[in-house]
Amino acid sequence: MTANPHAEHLQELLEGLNEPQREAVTHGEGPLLILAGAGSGKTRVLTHRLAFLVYTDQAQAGEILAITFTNKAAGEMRSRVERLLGRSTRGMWLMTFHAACARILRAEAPRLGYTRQFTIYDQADARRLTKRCMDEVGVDPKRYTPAAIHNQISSAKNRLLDAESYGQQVGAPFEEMVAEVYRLYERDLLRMNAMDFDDLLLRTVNLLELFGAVRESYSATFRHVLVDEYQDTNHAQYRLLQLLVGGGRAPARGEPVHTPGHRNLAVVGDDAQSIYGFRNADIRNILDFQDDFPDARVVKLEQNYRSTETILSAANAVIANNRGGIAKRLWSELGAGEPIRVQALDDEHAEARFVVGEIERLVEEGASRTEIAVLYRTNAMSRVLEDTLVRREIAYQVIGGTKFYERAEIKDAIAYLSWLANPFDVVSFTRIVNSPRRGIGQTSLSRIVSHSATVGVSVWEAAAEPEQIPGLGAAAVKALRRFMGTMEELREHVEQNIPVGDLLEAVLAQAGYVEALEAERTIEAQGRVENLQQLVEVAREFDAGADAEADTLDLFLQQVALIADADTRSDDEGLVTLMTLHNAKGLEYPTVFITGCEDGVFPHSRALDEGGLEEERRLFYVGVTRAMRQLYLTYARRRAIFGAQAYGLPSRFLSEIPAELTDGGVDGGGLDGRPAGVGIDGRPLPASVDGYPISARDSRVRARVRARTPPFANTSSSRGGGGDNGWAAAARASAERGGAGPGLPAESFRLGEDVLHAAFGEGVVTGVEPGGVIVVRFAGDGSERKLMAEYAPVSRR
DNA sequence: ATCCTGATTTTTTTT
DNA sequence: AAATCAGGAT
Repeated sequence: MTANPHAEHLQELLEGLNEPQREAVTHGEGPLLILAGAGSGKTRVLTHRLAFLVYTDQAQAGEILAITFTNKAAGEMRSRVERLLGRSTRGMWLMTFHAACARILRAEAPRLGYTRQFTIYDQADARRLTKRCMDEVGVDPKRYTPAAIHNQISSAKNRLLDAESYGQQVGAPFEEMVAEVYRLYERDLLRMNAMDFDDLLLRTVNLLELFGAVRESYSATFRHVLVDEYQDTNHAQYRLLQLLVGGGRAPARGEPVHTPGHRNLAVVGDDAQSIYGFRNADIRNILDFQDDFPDARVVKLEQNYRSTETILSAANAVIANNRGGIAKRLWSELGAGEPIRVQALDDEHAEARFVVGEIERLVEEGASRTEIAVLYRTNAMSRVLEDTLVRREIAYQVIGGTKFYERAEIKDAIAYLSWLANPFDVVSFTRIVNSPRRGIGQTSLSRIVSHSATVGVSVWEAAAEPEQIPGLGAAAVKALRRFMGTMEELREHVEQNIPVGDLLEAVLAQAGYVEALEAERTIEAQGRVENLQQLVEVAREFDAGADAEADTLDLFLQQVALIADADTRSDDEGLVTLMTLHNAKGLEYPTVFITGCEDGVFPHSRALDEGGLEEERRLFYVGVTRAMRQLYLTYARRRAIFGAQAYGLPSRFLSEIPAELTDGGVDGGGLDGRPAGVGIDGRPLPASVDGYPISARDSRVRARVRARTPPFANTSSSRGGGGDNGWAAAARASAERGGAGPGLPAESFRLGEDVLHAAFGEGVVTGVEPGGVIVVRFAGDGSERKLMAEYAPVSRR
């Protein structure tokens, strides 16, 4: 090899990397497994490796496929690589699996019987379609929810089982029924020229399996494939990689497939952070990588640059309770730092007040709000926190939750565009035909749709000739004709390929959508109009960056469909960040609160039912390792769930943390004399963490920003959020008792025993479960409830 | 076809 | 506690 003209840059590129990091970055051809512990500089290795490949001419930008878990991560990585390279990464495929598949399918769709304009259905669309198919099969909707059925279908698709093979493989009546629905669901999707999220993966695999030449072409194009968060890939994604790079183990069934290929696959992941099993991620993909590629180079990144030793020790201690996994020993040089603060509170309101109080204190001491994150297990838990933050006038943002693109008006607007692009798209048609109200109700709608299916034409064609539709009333015919007149006009705009922003405005105006909202004259409707204006803005931005060439509408729709968290600003505005633990993956904050550390909440009871304790523990591990300097773990003794009060015990994960790492706030541990929040050593903490800027989310994150001016800051009375009635007091008494003396251990209850509850009255014990839970059926309303025996106000009678 | 109301359900986690 | 849904009244 001749002297590299970029030698200087190369030097620079490798500077500041530790030994294993450098090994991973400079690895040449062949399979590479990077086991990257939390905070070990994984993103750094990935970006540097990408730059390295380009610098050393091992690959052109266009010959690299780099897969990330989210759009946001892709965007961040792209800008970091560009900074390293000092030039654009145009041509590099740096995106999520779904986006890459959508792009491939956009080009190759006709081979699979779709047009290039196929619509991508999100989960809500998919569920709606599932429900329709369930109705058609005659499934009792009381017994099974569309969500449950669709989950089954989704899981089948992720295992690459089509409706037929799924049907052959299953035996139970429930599964037979699912298979039936699955068949119709597939038929409808194809008919509508639409794909759901899972199809993007599945159909791409189909494409590459069916057309050898296509596979070879993509395989040759992507000379290097890199995958981030490999521990969270599912089987379809696994198979896709196999097809692209060659090698890998045989598919689940059928004969081994020895796909030839370059095998230049580099994967990065951490089995301890696998938290998407519920989405069919298969942790075996990373555990078995060395079996798939026996000659793989394996690099372990074990030095943590993020957290204090205290935080890291806690994380290690907790994760040690999981069986199996790949041995790693994470270490840090950042010193012990502050102890972990564990705090018990009476209820979720007190918890929120505590968290917000601490935030106020930290900010007063000079911390920036952007350095603080509050994490919780479920989205619903953000509400109380938000209320409290608003009351104290602290600016915050919520990541995830109700997403911009899930709002009804946004989905309506997108549906208009989708139907204009894809006249077969029944789901979109169904959504918009009577929105705003045009007098075309359920009955007429069914007639139109079934007519189109019977005759075998698109819904568009069917709707365009209303008088041909049997049974359609005169009023409906008239309304439909008027509607279609508008749509035909808009369709002409599409054919002229006008900018999407203009098209969208025309749609909203001519369809009478904005007009109808304004007629409502409510604040809510005004907000919807504003959201729509924001969407028009998004479209205009898209237009500005798009090629003037054709297909702009299709590309826009594709992009929008795959944005899970879009929207705008977030950083440097002084916002505290709230999000679920899942959303926190890959992020870091100097101060982190993990709220709701109660058994049943976290670990979540539903996850426990499904044997997902280890995954919950990994999620806890992810949460803990987000913290750089200070970690708070809070739990509430009492919490409203579905509006009813429930009593909780501290999360079992709390007891898995060695006591010497905490300030001793766990119930039962009692006070240890040290004032809360005061460090053992009192030493100042490092102000910044070595080379790693204090990062929050990058600016492409979608965020709901609320910083309203409330009428009042909190009143001095801290009696709590209302409801201080008799039995709440009784509950508190009971909860306090739990800390000191033995309450009533669950084991002391017998099945069939009569009990009396302070609020629910008389009942009978129908079950005793592990974790101190008893199940009681109450005479009053016949309800069956799970209670924490030690805390619930129950007594024998 | 639309509106109203009471009943039921919802809270895992997300590309 | 809130949101969605079904069924019935208008």
